[in-house]
Amino acid sequence: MARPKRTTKEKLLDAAEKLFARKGFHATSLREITGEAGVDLALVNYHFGGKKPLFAAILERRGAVLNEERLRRLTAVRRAAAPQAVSPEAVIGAFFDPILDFLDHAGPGWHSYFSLLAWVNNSPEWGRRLMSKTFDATVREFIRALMESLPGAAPEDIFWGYNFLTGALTLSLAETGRLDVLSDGLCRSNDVAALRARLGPFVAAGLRGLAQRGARSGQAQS
Amino acid sequence: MARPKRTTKEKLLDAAEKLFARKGFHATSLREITGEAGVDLALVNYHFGGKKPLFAAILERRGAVLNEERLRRLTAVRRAAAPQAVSPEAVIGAFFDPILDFLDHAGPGWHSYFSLLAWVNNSPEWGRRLMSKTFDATVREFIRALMESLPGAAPEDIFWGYNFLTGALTLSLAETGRLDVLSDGLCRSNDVAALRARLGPFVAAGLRGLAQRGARSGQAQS
DNA sequence: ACTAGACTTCAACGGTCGTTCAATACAAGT
DNA sequence: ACTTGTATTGAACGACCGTTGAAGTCTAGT
Repeated sequence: MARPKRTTKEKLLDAAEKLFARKGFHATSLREITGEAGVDLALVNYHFGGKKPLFAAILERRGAVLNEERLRRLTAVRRAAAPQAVSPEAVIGAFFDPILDFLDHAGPGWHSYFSLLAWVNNSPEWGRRLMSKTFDATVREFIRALMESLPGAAPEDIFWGYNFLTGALTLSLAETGRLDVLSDGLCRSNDVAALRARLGPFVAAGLRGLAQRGARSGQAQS
Repeated sequence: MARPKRTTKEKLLDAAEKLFARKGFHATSLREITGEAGVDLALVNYHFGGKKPLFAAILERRGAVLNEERLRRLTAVRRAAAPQAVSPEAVIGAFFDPILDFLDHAGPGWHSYFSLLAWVNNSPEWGRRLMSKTFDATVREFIRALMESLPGAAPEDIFWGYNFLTGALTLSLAETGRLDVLSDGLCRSNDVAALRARLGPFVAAGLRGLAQRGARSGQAQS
């Protein structure tokens, strides 16, 4: 192998990431995970302390990388636009592009990771606390940037707009295959290029529409 | 009680709907469900034949009602606009409003049902087949209507646009509470009026933006 | 060579799961 | 009153779950 080696921890993280993404948390057993990873069952508890901590570790591993890259791009587009305010399209790009780039160029682990993120984002259980813990700081920074890029919009519209934005992203990353069925094969859920070409324009137009609606109905902030 | 009675089947459907929506399929046991419903454990298998068929029955029960109401409104807006083509806003309204109206005026069961829908929509497992079986026919009708309302748009843009649309809806129905946290209480996930005021404008603007993008890049259909 | 510590293996624990089945209760038809 | 079919009960089944602990292996440091 080209790589020097893969530690037991990494093997477990990779296998669990893949299986959790495919079947969810409760439907995946530790025996499946350790079987896929080729290690002993007890090693999950030795290295991570249990099933839930393993899940948390998966979320954090690539979450930290994603946050860093997102913030890096956000400051980049801000500097490029200075001293003028950055455009909503640029902010949205800084938010989406790291995901799309990782899907394009990085390994298949990122694919599983984003499917997993889509799963936990809509999971009604404890997973959301992990979600907040990992991503809230970065997300708040992006919401702030969106407000700056759309100074006419009410804060409520930005918050709700972010909600819609992340919902559209989430369902796309889940790759449900629904799109393939409904379009009779014309579109494919895993077509990153097609997603890249449309997701940004869609949500940018949506946010601008929301901002206009707020201004038109005269409920803009004082 | 005002209602004449509730059959065992209905008690089970209601209890399971509530618990599945809150914790997901695998994390909810039949013993919890029958306990909540106040009936014997074995009755699930007697009346429905198992846990999965129970889940399917939940999906179908209100799904049929929702489909009927959606199609009713779609034909209404089509007739109101005839002989001209219906606007995308009207199509989107016929798609969203039944959900929002049920949330407003119908019982709490609908609330659980839509949370459950959000859950199964992003569930990477067998649930999606049920989803397709229940909703695909109606959804195809709405996609056709969207194409008519945006004649300049490429079919691919409509399909992807529907994907984003339903993603935004799905995350909103899931009521993750994320919105409440991120906005420091300014917005509330369960504020149906706030959602109603923003979801339609957002996705309508997004779809129009997608259509313009397609036309601008010259890849519209011949 | 020996020891200390990190890592791995193996077998088993108690608990909960979905499902089954024989026995019982109930309601309606005759 | 008796029969028939539907509905309900209670107890139990085998399977699988996450977790644990004791024993074994491997790797450095001295």
